[in-house]
Amino acid sequence: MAQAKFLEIKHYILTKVDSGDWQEGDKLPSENQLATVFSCSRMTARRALTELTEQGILTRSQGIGSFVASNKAQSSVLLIRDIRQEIELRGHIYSVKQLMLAKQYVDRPLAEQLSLNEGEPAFYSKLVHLEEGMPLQIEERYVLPNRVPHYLAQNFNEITPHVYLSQVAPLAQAEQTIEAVLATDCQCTLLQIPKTEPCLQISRLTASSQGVVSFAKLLYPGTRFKLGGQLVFDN
Amino acid sequence: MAQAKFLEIKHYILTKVDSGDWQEGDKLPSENQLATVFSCSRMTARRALTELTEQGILTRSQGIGSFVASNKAQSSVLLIRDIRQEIELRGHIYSVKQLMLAKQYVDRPLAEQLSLNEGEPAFYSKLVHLEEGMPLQIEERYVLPNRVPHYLAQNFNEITPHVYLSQVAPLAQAEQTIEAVLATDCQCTLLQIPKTEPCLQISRLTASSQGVVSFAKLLYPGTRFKLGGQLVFDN
DNA sequence: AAGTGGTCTAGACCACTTG
DNA sequence: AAGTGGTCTAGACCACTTG
Repeated sequence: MAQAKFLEIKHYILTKVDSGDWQEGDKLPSENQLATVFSCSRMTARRALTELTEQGILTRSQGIGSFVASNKAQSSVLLIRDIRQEIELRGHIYSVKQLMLAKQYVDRPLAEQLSLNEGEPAFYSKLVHLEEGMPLQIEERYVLPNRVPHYLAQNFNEITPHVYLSQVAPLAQAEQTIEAVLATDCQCTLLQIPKTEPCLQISRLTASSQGVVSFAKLLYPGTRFKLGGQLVFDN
Repeated sequence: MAQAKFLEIKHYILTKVDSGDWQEGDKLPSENQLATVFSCSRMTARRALTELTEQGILTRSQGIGSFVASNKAQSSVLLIRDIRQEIELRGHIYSVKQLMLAKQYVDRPLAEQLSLNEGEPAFYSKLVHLEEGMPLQIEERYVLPNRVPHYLAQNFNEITPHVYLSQVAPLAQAEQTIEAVLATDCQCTLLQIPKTEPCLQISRLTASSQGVVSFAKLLYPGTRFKLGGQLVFDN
């Protein structure tokens, strides 16, 4: 199976929603209609709709239909913003130190997360992002070579990995965990912080509509960074 | 249909996990076995397993089987879940220590956030939530008396502030920041952690459709808690 | 009455892991 | 080769909503 059919249908719907063809509140084709259009069983069309509903992109009502969910309804809790833009929006000077950019083999659990086979390497980058010359974030990132074949050829002094990846493999979904941790000695040196300073660590697996694209580990000094977000609820 | 069969199967599995009959890492019956035991089709048994996997309770591997997931604390950023339910869903024992519950005058900036006038008091509660007897969260909360007049009469051994507030003033919106901080001496004692342990602090202003309801400060020990979440994007 | 989503069946073929 | 989960089919009956 080249690509699962329910994924194809999800992708189709996402494209319609992203492009604005289907606006907030618009009614989608019914399960039966989608099944006819995609020549699949109703259960398969249904799976696409169900998963998009779980992702907060659609809402559904028995007897009525499926609809494009309100944009603000559930998403954008933590909008993933570009760190460079964030810093520049504060009117501050952004700079970056590139520490590494290379092909790298990853350990088993990470390989699994990235859906890499045994022995396949990932592309790896390690950067420090600075605000007014002060380190604000260590970014370590593993990227899938087959999704982003030219990753290693980029110059991250000119474009951040996040912006580059958004261009070549638009973010459709991400899964992340946020923790408070102590930095390693090496990280403390890079961030120019004392060993006792608590840090915020974000581990994020990102995916485009085609599937997993990269895994990023972002480390912020606790005294210089605060993560903010708005939540909006239905119920 | 009295109760959907896939719900019955989910409940059965949850009971097994909660009771400790099935421990972290234990292998579950296969889809086919469950289908036989519950006299249902494989697809129905499969649905129960799939949903529990999405909820983070199971992990599954093709060709190998389904397993009870690691209990490592994890919760969603998107969904504000009840901490008691979160703990109990992990099959752990929840308990709570109530440290304070009183009328209290707040400082200027907080009063402004709560839209309180000069001289008006807020209701204040301070609790420690424990998982298996270990402190997991210090919850300090300021509540608007005119929105929640009976807050001080509640018994938070029976119902968490979050659940109570959801009942009397359903959450419509929230604004929060997440930081990595060091705990104060007093907080370290309450959380039973060393002074050097980084903590995750969530500061959350919640509002119902009527307006601001409460301000909560939640403090988690970094070694016992991880905030997890799924993000979905428009762009 | 016709259309919608919600649940369910009894099969099928597949990819993957293990003995 | 046997067992596992992943995908899919072509039906079915149901509860719910609307004309």
